[in-house]
Amino acid sequence: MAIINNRDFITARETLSAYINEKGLRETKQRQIILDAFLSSGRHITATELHKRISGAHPEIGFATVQRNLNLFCESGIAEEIKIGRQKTRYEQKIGHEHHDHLICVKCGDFIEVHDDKIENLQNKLAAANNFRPIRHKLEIYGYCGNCK
Amino acid sequence: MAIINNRDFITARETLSAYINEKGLRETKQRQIILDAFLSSGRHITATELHKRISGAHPEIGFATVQRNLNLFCESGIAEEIKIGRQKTRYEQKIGHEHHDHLICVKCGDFIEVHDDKIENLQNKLAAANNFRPIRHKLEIYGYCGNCK
DNA sequence: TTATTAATGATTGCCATTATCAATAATAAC
DNA sequence: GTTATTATTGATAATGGCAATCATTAATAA
Ligand SMILES: [Mn+2]
Ligand SMILES: [Mn+2]
Ligand SMILES: [Zn+2]
Ligand SMILES: [Zn+2]
Repeated sequence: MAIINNRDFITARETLSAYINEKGLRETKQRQIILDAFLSSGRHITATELHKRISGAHPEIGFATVQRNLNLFCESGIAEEIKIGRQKTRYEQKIGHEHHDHLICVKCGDFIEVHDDKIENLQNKLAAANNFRPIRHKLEIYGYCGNCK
Repeated sequence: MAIINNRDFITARETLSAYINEKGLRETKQRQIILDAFLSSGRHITATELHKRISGAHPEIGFATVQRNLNLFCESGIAEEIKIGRQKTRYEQKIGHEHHDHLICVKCGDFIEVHDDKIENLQNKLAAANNFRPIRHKLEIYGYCGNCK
């Protein structure tokens, strides 16, 4: 039950390979395994969760390697960090997933992915009005999801 | 050069006192000193920064006490945590300061405080459309401020 | 095949924050 | 005022997530 389709899967691999070449890095068995596990995982996974998933079939792969590769995935642009309060960092797949924000349930911890072009445009206007050049943003709305309210 | 005016200063004290009474806590000299220093400080201060400020006149007050009291201020509603990435938590005064969001300069670290009712309304609509009951939100726009771009 | 050096895995280190604990002091009871 | 209770304090240790270290392994190029 891969989360992304085959085309995006391949695009992610190619994007990472390009980055690896560009930087003079290397393709390794572990990196391949971790990438596949990441792309096949649910959204918003932590390094620990991903390491656990991998440990079954590949107990020789250490946590540090998983963590390092997730950082590499972020650098290469195929993944993105999500930090909520002081919880563990979560990693989200970017290929095949448009930019979005999150509604976060304070009871069950569920993430609902949302997007609103009007909000995005107003954010840009707000930045411009303050002589500020925006790069990225983070909008998190905390509350109760449909199941929990 | 207190950041908030006298009325708000008093309101903050009263709000905290009410919370202390309600919870069966106690007023202490240290708590008083830390509160005054916090209310007289700039916005977005860290526990370490506040402790340093206090240490000059009150070197006997420990860091843990400053940290604990900042946590108490948050519980009582007179302060609020701001967490940026894995940087130190910053504490913002809530009394006398309306809700606002932040433009955060990735170069100099400056915070610009902004507010846009249209964005806030659209956020509420977005939540409602997803059967989600919002409690609070966090909007941070990262980029370059006027001095740094 | 050999040389180079990135990557790995185990471990330690770092750093922000919280927990611990004995001593102190704020409040209530008398 | 005196005493009892217990929240608070300050010093310090513990915690937890993540990065750094380092000897070893292995991917790439010569
Ligand atoms: Mn998401
Ligand atoms: Mn602010
Ligand atoms: Zn929920
Ligand atoms: Zn700046």
